Amino acid sequence: MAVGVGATSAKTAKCGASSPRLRADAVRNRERIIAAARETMVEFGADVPFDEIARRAGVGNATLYRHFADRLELIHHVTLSVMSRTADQAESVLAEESDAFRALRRFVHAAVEEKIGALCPLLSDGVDRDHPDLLAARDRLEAAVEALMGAARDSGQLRTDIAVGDLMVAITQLTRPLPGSSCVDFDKFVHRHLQLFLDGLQAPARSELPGCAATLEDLRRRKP
Amino acid sequence: MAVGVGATSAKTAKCGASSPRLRADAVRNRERIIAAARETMVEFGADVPFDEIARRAGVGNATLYRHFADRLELIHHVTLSVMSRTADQAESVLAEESDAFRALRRFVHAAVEEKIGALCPLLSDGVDRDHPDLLAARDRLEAAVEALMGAARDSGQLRTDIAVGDLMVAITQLTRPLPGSSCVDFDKFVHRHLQLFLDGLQAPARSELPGCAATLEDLRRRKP
DNA sequence: GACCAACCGGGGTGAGCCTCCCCGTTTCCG
DNA sequence: CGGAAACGGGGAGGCTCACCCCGGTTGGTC
Repeated sequence: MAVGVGATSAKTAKCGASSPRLRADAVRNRERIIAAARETMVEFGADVPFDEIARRAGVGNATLYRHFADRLELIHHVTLSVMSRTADQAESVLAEESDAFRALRRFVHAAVEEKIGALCPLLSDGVDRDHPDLLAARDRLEAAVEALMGAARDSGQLRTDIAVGDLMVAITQLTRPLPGSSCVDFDKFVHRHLQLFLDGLQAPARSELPGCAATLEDLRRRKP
Repeated sequence: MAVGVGATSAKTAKCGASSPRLRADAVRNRERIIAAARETMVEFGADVPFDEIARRAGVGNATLYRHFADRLELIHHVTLSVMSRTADQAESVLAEESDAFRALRRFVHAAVEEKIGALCPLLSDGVDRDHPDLLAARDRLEAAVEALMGAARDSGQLRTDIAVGDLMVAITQLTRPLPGSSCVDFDKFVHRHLQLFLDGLQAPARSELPGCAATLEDLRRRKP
């Protein structure tokens, strides 16, 4: 179910003045490493051995260290990748689907494939949450999802007491893989739960929610 | 069903013929270890260092090894503890609350405190899923939750296309803590999500669910 | 209240894993 | 086709964790 497009994410052409360009195979390997990292981290946690990531990417571990100074830098780029791909999803769904709530449903179910559940472990560690790239990716993602939700809200199909943060965190939690992943057909479960959750999002609201709606900015805040 | 008996966690008085009785402080420490293990495992994962568990329990690590031969045995008892406490909750809520769906809501929100999110990592590792004690605890839990759901279903407030497994897995996922737990007031979020999910559970169903309803037995099955 | 034994706590050790580097070889680009 | 950037695999160093041992302490019994 490769989402096709996906690409967008501006080519990694820049990278500072020091390296005028990156060799073709180097670029290819870099992409494969990030993809492998996303998969393995979402499966085994953010502290998965580098050798395992390298093995799955089909490269040597040295290549990994050549591209990323340390684990945090890799996590940083994985996070960017997930956010970017998810934003792509939101934008393309909004463009393709006429019915607003159906678009929201499609987006939520599509997020499973993007391994959005990986965001949660990633964001929690020691990454620099104030990095400009991260903030930019976040703003783009928030804008795209807010557009989806706004349309659904305007059409009267989405309850009005929730915000982007509520949706994203819930999706993240519901799609997180089980550590051992030994349960048969767990994906089927995930889509059931998402569907139930979406039913809860529909207007009219069936109950009053505790707390208050949260943006992605609210999520960035740390404990004192 | 009727498994209800359970007698709440029967005192650990037995334990084979070799040890006629356990000294009072030993019993106390054992309980504290299990409680600490539940907390730390739900927070850091099932592979949390034994020293950390011992530290939080306020005992030496040797005490831990004295009570549990290995990690798997500890996990086994933690799982039993979580199941038992959760079943207690379900039973007491059912007895106290007259409105069926309100009872279900109370149970779900109460499950957060029981760290039911710990079940998920625990069950997935290498524990013996066919152990008699585990099956008994599971049956008791399933009966208690099924009673809750059955009442809500009979009153026409709960959609009919879901089963105990659906609810338990969803609660488990939604209440799992973030690895770093560095986000402010995450508990508030959890209760929001649970509330939204519960709204999706209400009758009449707002959409058709993929897959089919699952029991706890279905969850026990492993991949080929 | 005193004895005996069960129980406890903390420090130490050995093993396993992971990170990171080094160097001969391969691949790309002009 | 030549130079250089990039690659892959193997290995050393470091770190953390599981597990054990022994002097001290606490609880139960007469």
